[in-house]
Amino acid sequence: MLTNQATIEAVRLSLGRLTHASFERVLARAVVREFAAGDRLFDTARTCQGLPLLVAGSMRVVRYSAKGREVQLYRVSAGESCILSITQLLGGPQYEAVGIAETTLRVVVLDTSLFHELIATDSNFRQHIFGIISARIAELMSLVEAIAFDHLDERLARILLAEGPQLATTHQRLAERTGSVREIVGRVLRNFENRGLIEIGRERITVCQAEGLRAVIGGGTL
Amino acid sequence: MLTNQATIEAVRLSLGRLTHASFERVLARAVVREFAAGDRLFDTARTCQGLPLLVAGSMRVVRYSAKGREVQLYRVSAGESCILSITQLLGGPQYEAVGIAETTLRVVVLDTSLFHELIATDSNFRQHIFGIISARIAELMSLVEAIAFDHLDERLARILLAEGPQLATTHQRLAERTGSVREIVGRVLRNFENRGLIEIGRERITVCQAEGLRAVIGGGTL
DNA sequence: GCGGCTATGTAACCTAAGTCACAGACGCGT
DNA sequence: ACGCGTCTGTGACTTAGGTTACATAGCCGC
Repeated sequence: MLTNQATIEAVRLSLGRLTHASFERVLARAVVREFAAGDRLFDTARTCQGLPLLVAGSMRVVRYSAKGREVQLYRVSAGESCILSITQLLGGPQYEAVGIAETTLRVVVLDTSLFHELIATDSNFRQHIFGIISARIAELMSLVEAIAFDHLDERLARILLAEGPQLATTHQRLAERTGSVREIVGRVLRNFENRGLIEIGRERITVCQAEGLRAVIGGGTL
Repeated sequence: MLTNQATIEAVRLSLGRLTHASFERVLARAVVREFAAGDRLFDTARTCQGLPLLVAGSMRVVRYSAKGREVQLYRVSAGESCILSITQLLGGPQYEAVGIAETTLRVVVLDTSLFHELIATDSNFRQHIFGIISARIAELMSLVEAIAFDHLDERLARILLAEGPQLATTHQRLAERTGSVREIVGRVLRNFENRGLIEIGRERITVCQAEGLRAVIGGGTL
């Protein structure tokens, strides 16, 4: 049962337009959970029960290779919800991925049966879920494309541009996101810095010339 | 309006258990279309209108890079249906991919409004669509993983094993499927042949030692 | 059985990226 | 201010794979 007003508002925002009845049911039965940065929301062992709605914070879902490297499949930010959970709920095949809190995380969980009820009865909810699914699928296809064709510098440039002029992250983290390794990310970033496109500090990257980065994406380093 | 009995049966199979009413509606309003091998069902220009159910044949959905290379995002075989179309219908973002018939193709198309009606009224249909979506998402994630981590020999070995002891395809086609180029595929295949794992002929590959290929997948070429 | 088409072989070369093995360097706690 | 853990820089080396630019080789129709 949700009582906190801010949380209720957040849920309202992240569920789209529900019927009044559905929304009451959500408030009555949903459960709030919190996680600290670095916590695993689910992994190979624990599959997530129910549909998690991120109310605050962000998480990333990654897949580990046999040799210990990892790729980030996607991120989930506040207001969104995790597609892997959805496919699990919808009876999809088990897929071994790991969900990790990037920041302190507040999650509202709708249990499985509530989820199915809403899907069956509320067309707005259905629309909402479909929307999430479609967006993610397009995103995954773009990811396939990026990994298959784009060089690391292009992919990093894209991230730097997307994540705004200031980002607080480590080279290691960027390597994980792109399926590469720390040293190479460092090398590419250094190269950007030498060309005056960015500035690098400890856990801090500042974009100086967005234009230049866009050029990297367009034409490659050639 | 569908009349051909074989087609009706095929539709019944590929739609899962529908209510009788839904099924009648499908038969009344669905349209059959046919394509020849190599035809494009949809591409950048023509988005597909309605939900295509493959009744006979198979198609592949690929994405082209700026430099002319391509990756295969997924295949659709008889009894399945195209997830990109589904996401389009569900209001997802436009994604520029191309659907190409691999063989002669018979497709039953449910128009957009019929699709939405069924989604809203028939929970079996909904289940079915959800099932397709979940499966594809898992598949896409596996693809991300494969491209990010697996070497070409592993990926080819997987394809050879999956597609049975005899396959009629060109090196070029395999290159397209894996996002690589013809020469490299040839190189890897010849390597397999030298090790006695397969035999190569014109547009024909025969798997001789499935065991050996499985070893390639497990341990890499190391 | 002769063109012409498509599929394949081949070899030299180039490059992005991964690996290994370090050495600093910064920030924090005590 | 000392030490420790996390982050970062660096360089030498290896490797998978892409590029170029051909030479063949099988197949089909005529």
